[in-house]
Amino acid sequence: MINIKEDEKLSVLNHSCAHLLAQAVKHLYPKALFWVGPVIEDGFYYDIDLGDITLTDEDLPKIEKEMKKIAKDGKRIVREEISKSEALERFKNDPYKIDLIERMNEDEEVISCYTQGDFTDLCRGPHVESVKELKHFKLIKSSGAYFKGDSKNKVLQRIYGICFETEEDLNKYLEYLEECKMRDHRKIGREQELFMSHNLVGSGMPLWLPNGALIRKQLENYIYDKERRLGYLHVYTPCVGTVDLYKTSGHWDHYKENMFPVMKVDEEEFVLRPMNCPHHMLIYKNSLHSYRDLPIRIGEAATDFRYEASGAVKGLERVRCMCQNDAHLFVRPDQIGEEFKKVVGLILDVYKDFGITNYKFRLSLRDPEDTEKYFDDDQMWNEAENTLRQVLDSMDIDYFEAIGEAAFYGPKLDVEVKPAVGPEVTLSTCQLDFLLPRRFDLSYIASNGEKQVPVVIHRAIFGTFDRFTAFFIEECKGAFPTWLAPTQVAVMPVSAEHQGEYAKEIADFLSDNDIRVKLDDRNEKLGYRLREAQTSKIPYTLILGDNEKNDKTISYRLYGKKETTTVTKEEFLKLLKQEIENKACNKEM
RNA sequence: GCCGAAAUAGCUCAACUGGUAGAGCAACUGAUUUGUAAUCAGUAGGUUGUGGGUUCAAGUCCUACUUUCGGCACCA
Repeated sequence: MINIKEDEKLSVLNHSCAHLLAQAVKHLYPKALFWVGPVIEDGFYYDIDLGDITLTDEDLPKIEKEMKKIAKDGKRIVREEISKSEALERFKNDPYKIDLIERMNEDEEVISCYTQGDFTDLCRGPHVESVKELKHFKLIKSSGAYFKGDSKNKVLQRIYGICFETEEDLNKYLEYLEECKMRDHRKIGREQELFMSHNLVGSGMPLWLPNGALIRKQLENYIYDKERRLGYLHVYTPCVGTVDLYKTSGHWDHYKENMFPVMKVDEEEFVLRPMNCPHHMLIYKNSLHSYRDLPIRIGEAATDFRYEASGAVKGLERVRCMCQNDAHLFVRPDQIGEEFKKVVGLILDVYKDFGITNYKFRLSLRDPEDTEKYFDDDQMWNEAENTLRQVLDSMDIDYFEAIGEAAFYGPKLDVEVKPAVGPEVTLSTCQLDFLLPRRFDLSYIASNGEKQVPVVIHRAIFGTFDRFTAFFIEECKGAFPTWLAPTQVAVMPVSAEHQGEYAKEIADFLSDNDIRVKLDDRNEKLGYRLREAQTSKIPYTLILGDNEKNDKTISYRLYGKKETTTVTKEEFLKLLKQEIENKACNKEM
């Protein structure tokens, strides 16, 4: 999808459209005051103070109509450069503009205004020549937005819109929005009975239905096998811990606001765990370790609970009960690079299997100014951050750095994946931690007989199974590759009376060979049953008529394809097995 | 959490400004025995998210809560 912000021409067009929006709002709501109206990836918005008035969705068409009217009048857009004192004078009744102007430095930038008809706005520009050029736009949505993005501030009203050069481009964008809705994992999840929620269970607490659970189980098995081959040891640990456990780890001080409240049992205080590091630390600590034993890799598909803000909860993507594909690697300092490399290698390997090609590595560093979030040990931070840079450089991996995105205990490498539609999601993470091993007093015996503190690498490849599933549903539009599909093969006789027995025989044969089969021998027309198999996106449909029955063959049809292929049941099974083994992804997603 | 919108049958939606809930699909029953995306007929399905309130009368108005949706803020 096009990124407006990266296109110079469209940026100017959209920013001009934001002014047009402001002018229309001013006409309809004369008391309106304007904050900023920037161009974003998906068009533009304007943050507006309307006093007591609150916009609803019904107001957008009215504003849009007024915009069209102004655009039709075709006033020229005139630039004017003014001094700071003049600007302050001109906008003296507008606290928002004063706020902007006061932070401007005359020596560094020119202060300019743009006027179109009866409307003038402080703006850097540039703009199109005339409002007449703004023809193909649409207001998309309105909402509240905190002034300056700070939740302590008052809420302004934000209107989003987008503008294109042609009607065709605009329509294409509107179609794209429809496409997003069609791919929404919540919609597909309901249609294909993957998961559900219930208000008695609570917000952000999805229930995985058999079809969804089957997919998740495949994912769990898949990553478990990969990890096992890489020397990971898998454990089970409880979903609760004492408050003292999290005080020891330091999470209590940093994140207790985001944990479910304390449960008091007898004299002890428990919390639902928001992460698994402390439990795994204690498992490491359960025995003595020689430098020869390291690295020790402890993995778990671990359920965690986080008290996500009510407004943040969304489908399987953002939940309050999640299952992490978590592991903690306990390594010697000299092993950091090698282990980190292996984790990055695993990430790339998994992405390949899932056909994920569009991703970016983000090196999340601490903000040295933020002494509240990050523990104070410059040397430790610098060392950790430099180690990560060296590893990435040595692997020839492109990455960008993000200040202030590190965990409180150390820097991390996050992988941002660009989905087929919608904004980027962070799936994998790999974090370096010099802090928790110290807090838990972990050690190993070095070759010289002295106790040393190991370094911990926290990593999650899928991130959480919940979020990954949400992501992948949208990637494949619910048409899962055969190895993940809840039902892999639909078997249907043309007529149950005539080929029903043969169909049953074929279905049993496949089922006995671990293929997930659904026999559809209902007394419905073939077209009806076939349609159902297609709409539920079952990868293979077998059609068995007299021809197949007499020749001892099967005819199969792939999801989304019209043509049929006829082979023996053994050949078909071989083909299926191979496809499942290869974890082939249908790349027409 | 904040700003706004919403919640009606399993799903998608309807019911004019208050007058006692209806359709399609799905389900079930019967007939049909079917060759590549919807055979026909019938049946059943609802304390309109929950609790209060206003009213002769509430799906519709008010109110609290729960959940969902769109953003904002947040995301160890």
